[in-house]
Amino acid sequence: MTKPDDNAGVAGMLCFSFYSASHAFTQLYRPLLETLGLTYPQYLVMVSLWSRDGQNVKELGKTLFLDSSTLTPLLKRLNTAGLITRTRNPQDEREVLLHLTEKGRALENQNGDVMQCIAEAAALEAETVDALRTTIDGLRNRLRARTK
Amino acid sequence: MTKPDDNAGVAGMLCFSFYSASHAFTQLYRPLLETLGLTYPQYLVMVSLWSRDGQNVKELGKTLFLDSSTLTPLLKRLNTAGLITRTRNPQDEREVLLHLTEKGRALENQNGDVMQCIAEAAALEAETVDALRTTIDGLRNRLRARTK
DNA sequence: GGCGATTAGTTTGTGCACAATACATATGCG
DNA sequence: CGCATATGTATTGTGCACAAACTAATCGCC
Repeated sequence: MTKPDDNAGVAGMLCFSFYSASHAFTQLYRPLLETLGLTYPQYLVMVSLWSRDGQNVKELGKTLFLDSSTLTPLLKRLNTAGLITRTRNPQDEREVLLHLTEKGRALENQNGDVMQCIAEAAALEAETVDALRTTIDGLRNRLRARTK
Repeated sequence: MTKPDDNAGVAGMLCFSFYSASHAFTQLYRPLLETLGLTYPQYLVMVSLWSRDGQNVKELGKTLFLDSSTLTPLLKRLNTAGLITRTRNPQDEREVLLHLTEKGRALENQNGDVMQCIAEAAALEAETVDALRTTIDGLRNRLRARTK
């Protein structure tokens, strides 16, 4: 597996399948999210906040597997765009709490169309998607376990 | 599929599985490739050249799904590192031909160890990997077909 | 209560990724 | 032949991703 020396080049490597598929998703999302004024990583943050508003940067980073040096500038841009607020937690001034603005919350209404476009392009049965997600998430967790 | 509004947040979205798994691969590769002085995208270029030396930027971009604005600076760094040469094709001065140096070719010897580490971490049977690659590459191609 | 250690976030610097633009070489067609 | 068009790279500007170094608040422990 993930073997380049079978003369297939990157085409035979599992990691490259993930690399290229991930980029392909981003590319497909780009024009859809452009109408919402979001990049793909910004969209992931908004999805997280739509699901759980008021979490802090640390928690968000844990669900997205991103650290604060990536999130801080991204969140500042969402803040500038008027989609979220960033306030220190009075109970613990180290934490920055993330809250959706009205505008940020309203954006969720347009999310259904986005998801439908993606689902159509993927052209997979619901059970196939679930099985695939389970397989990939398991792999990701094994890889992460080795990294630390 | 890829549905955030089932209250799972990004965890229920197939695209996020790819996004996070791809990052997990990169993170696992990082310390391994650091000993070779390569980043992960640079490694993909080297793998491609080990498989087919002397190709031009356009062809490389086609196999990696990257355009010249990404590849040009990356190839300059590989050139500076003494791993490849970049020369214009005398037959068509628009093309830049990429050739491995002796040092670049020699690096392939250390690739076996890298691949083994990754394979161990993935902990998947060879047939499972093949099936997964086929599924993912098919999905990627469908997504790309919709993008253009 | 005070002080070293931990924790949450920010900053800085490097390297991808990509849209848009620019530029130079090659090709085709009148 | 000459010029419009197409092709292959390079450049510029924005945003993500991450390591390393820094700041500030909190916690632990005496």
